[in-house]
Amino acid sequence: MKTNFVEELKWRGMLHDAMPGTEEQLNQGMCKAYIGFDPTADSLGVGNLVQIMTLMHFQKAGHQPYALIGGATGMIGDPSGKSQERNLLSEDILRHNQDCQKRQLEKFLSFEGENKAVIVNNYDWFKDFGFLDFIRDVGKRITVNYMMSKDSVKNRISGGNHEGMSFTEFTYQLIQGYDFYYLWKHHGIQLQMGGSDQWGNITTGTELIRRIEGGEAFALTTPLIKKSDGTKFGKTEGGNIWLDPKRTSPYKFYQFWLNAADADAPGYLKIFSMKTREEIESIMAEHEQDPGRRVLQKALAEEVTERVHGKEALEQAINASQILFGNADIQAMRALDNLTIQEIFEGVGQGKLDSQELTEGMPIAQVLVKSGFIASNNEARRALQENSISVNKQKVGAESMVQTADLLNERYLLLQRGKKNYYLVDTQS
RNA sequence: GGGGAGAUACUCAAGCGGCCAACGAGGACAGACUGUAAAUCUGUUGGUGUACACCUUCACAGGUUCGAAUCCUGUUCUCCCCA
Repeated sequence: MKTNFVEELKWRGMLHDAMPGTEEQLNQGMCKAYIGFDPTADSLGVGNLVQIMTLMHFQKAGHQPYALIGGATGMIGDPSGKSQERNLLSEDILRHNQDCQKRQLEKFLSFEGENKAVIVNNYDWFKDFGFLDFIRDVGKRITVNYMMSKDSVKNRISGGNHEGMSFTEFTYQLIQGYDFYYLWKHHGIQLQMGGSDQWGNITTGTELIRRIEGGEAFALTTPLIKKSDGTKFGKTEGGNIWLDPKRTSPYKFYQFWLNAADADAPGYLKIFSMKTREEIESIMAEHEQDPGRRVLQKALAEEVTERVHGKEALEQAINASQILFGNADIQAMRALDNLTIQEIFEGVGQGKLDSQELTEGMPIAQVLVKSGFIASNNEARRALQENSISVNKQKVGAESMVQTADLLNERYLLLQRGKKNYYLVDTQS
């Protein structure tokens, strides 16, 4: 069943702005649109997920989505929203990053059928594009005045911190603009989408298309996701939340969504869930009844984790969460066999200790440090003073000793600092 | 090339010879309250030791001094203005 793309985005709160005529163009039949991804890391993060979802909806509406991997643009660095000049990456790293991102995108988009998704890399058409050719054929079409009027440029030149901006970054919008032109010309793409911070870059593209060929192209942007506390979405203390399980374990990924604030969760569900409007509204209503149960967060976490990491990983994440946070006491964990424990705690912090050392008993502070859970004795002492340390879910004092008898399955030790920080110590190796 | 300003802990930002492991703010972590939420209140936020203590830190390398983040010299880097 095909959906109406723009309508779909609207009710989901995913539409920030669109050029006049965009909706009409889409209603005429199958269209092609692209979104660019920056290969600055070897994994996409949840920050990129909004764009991925946009492409999914686009495909679901019967259109053909393109994902552009910015092999060339990644070498330059987008100045939008950045107050500082970016570090440039080498070609090798970029290549590697592109490959990884490509594999991740394949989880979301269908590469079958008449509107199958396509992945392109702008490095392919830039690598042989000489500088002189570029400034003649492209640079000539756009005035510096026009480029200077973009917010991304203005902020850098006259912004409060006077950071300044290199010519390289100044050129960025032209490069991205040319991408659009190229895809318009050679692939028949009429629409570029992106975060609202990309508006300036996208319109440079439509402008180029108009000036070079008198052609028409469109722009559509999604709002930047805000968190209710004003911090950046997709980042936690531990850094970015990535889609790659090697960087962010499925457990942490699941926890990230589960921990969404009430104020944010409904918005997230609308954006990151493929559920229908009715389903989402009923979940939201249920959540209203009893926010403490957090049905909203659970639905969100389950759907997103399953899509990204698969059913099995999701089940393990839920399992681990229940043991760690659920009411079930430590007995539940004793009942598990070693393999299950290892699987469940995959992604929770882990360390090692020699079981020999515990036969005589070891002071808790020492256990914390030796196992690698806490970095220094001072910190361990502080944590103990704060009464924040638990062993096997049991609060312990500074003078307590850990002995062989405390081991679960005669092997594991579950350390905990505060409510959310867990650490599994394995005494065999 | 000429002139000016600056570099302090995760970030911003005081300090300008001893009272400085370094004010303050944000962040982070923890405790209480809760729902693994938000808000609020409280505590912690270089290392070693139970503690009065000691050790290593204020871009880098030297120097002056009983004593330096603070003064001097050199080096590196950043920003601004003029050419």
